[in-house]
Amino acid sequence: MNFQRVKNVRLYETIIQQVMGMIDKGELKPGDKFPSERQLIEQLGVSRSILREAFRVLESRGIVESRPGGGRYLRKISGSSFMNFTSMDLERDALLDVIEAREIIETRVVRLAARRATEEDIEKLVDLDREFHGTGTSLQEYREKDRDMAFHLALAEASHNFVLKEVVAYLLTISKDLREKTILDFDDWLELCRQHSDIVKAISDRKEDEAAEKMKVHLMELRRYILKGKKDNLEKRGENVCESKNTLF
Amino acid sequence: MNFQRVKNVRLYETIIQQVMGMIDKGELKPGDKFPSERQLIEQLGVSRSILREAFRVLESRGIVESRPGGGRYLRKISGSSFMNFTSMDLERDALLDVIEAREIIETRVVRLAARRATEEDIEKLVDLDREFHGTGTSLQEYREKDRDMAFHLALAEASHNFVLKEVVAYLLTISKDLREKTILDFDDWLELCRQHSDIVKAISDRKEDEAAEKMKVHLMELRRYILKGKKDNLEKRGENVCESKNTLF
DNA sequence: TTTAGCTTACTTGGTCATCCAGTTATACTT
DNA sequence: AAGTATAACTGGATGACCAAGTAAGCTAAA
Repeated sequence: MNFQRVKNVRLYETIIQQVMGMIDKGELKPGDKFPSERQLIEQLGVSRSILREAFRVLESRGIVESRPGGGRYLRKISGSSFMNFTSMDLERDALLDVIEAREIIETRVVRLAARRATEEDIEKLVDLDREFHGTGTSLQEYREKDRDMAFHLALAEASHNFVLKEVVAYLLTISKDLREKTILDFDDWLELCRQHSDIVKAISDRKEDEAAEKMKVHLMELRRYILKGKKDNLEKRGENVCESKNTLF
Repeated sequence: MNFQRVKNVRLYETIIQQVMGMIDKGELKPGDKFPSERQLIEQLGVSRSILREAFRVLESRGIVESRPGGGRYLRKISGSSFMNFTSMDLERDALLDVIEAREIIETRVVRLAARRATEEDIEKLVDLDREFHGTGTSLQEYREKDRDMAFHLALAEASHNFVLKEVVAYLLTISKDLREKTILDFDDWLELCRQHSDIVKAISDRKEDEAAEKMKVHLMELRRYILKGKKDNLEKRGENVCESKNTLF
């Protein structure tokens, strides 16, 4: 006799779902302006607080931008605007912002690490890297245990700058949140993990240019895989159903 | 002459940072129960709506579980976001870490801004800069209203990367916290503000190399002044209880 | 002793009215 | 026709309010 806990649905969650659904149906296009709060609470039949809770979440995911006094806007998708986009594409696009930030910061972090890493730092990096190559650890396990995150965090630690460490930690949590929705291919993931060794080696050799270069290709690959997922998604989706009528809510 | 406040940073974000910081510091362990809303709004000094917005985001990220009538609980140790240093007594050396991070990040932010800034972005930057040169605005006023912070935040905004914007906001709040411990000379500070114009000009001319260079010297100067102030401060200490109101980065 | 039912205090969920500050568009002045 | 007040927006934030769920403690009946 296995009873399940009754799911308690919050109003703000249903609003998020509704917005996402509208994006998928093409009723909302990138760059579009949302109706004002006062209009929306009327159309959705919720209070202003609840509406704002929903938009806070959307905002923290980079899907919506709030301009005080100026309204709320759906994320403008970068590059060529696709006729065909889903809420997933939007999240992926937001993920590219994170990758861009990581390219900027982590390439420099790794330079600092090459200069400042202590023997213990390097030892830890080697250990973390070995955990991947090691016999006992399955990829599944590696992935579940956030080994990738631990590795990049250890790099940041080796930079011996507490601010950078905090920033990297933030970027990692964000990219983890978003990455869970963008499933990477098995082989891609394998390749990415392999590149960690190059970075560790460059750092232990104190070659900062090389370390920066390796980190750069590492993150460029990550970006490439993410974009590939986007393309796959487009191909999979048969005929386009994009007759985006502008019926906002 | 209408003044604009620096309010670009949202209250709910700072709460998230603070909670994440507590997780990092081990003050909150998985399974722990949070204080009730009414207690927290008192401790944090915010309204209930803001608190709930923060927890909604935490909830949507799977970090916190809200049980109606039963309280809020920490779910997993995903942790590692920005720490909150407001009440922390940081060594002055920590300030150099902040500057180092800003050099790394803001020089690149400014490059992106030079590439991506819209006409409105540039207009806003020009306005913010003009407020310093303008006749009507006294230096005192400029200081009190955190114009410097607003300027750097506007730069981050012009990079059109929402992650970088948040990172810069974080760096600026740390700088703000720390600046109370550092006395900047009047002329030094004047010079720093003047350099803002160079940055704006480079961006509006779309010369990203120049923009990066100007930002670099800007932050190098800041570091130099801080080190000087450190020496001054060390000499002065003992009688003076730091009338450090007149400091601004 | 056990157990069902009730009370009570405390929790989160949700609404509302109100104010603030910044944006935008209108209309009036020069 | 350009410039400038002004009025009507926008989101940001607050505090009071009610509803509903939870949990603990008490009581009374089995």
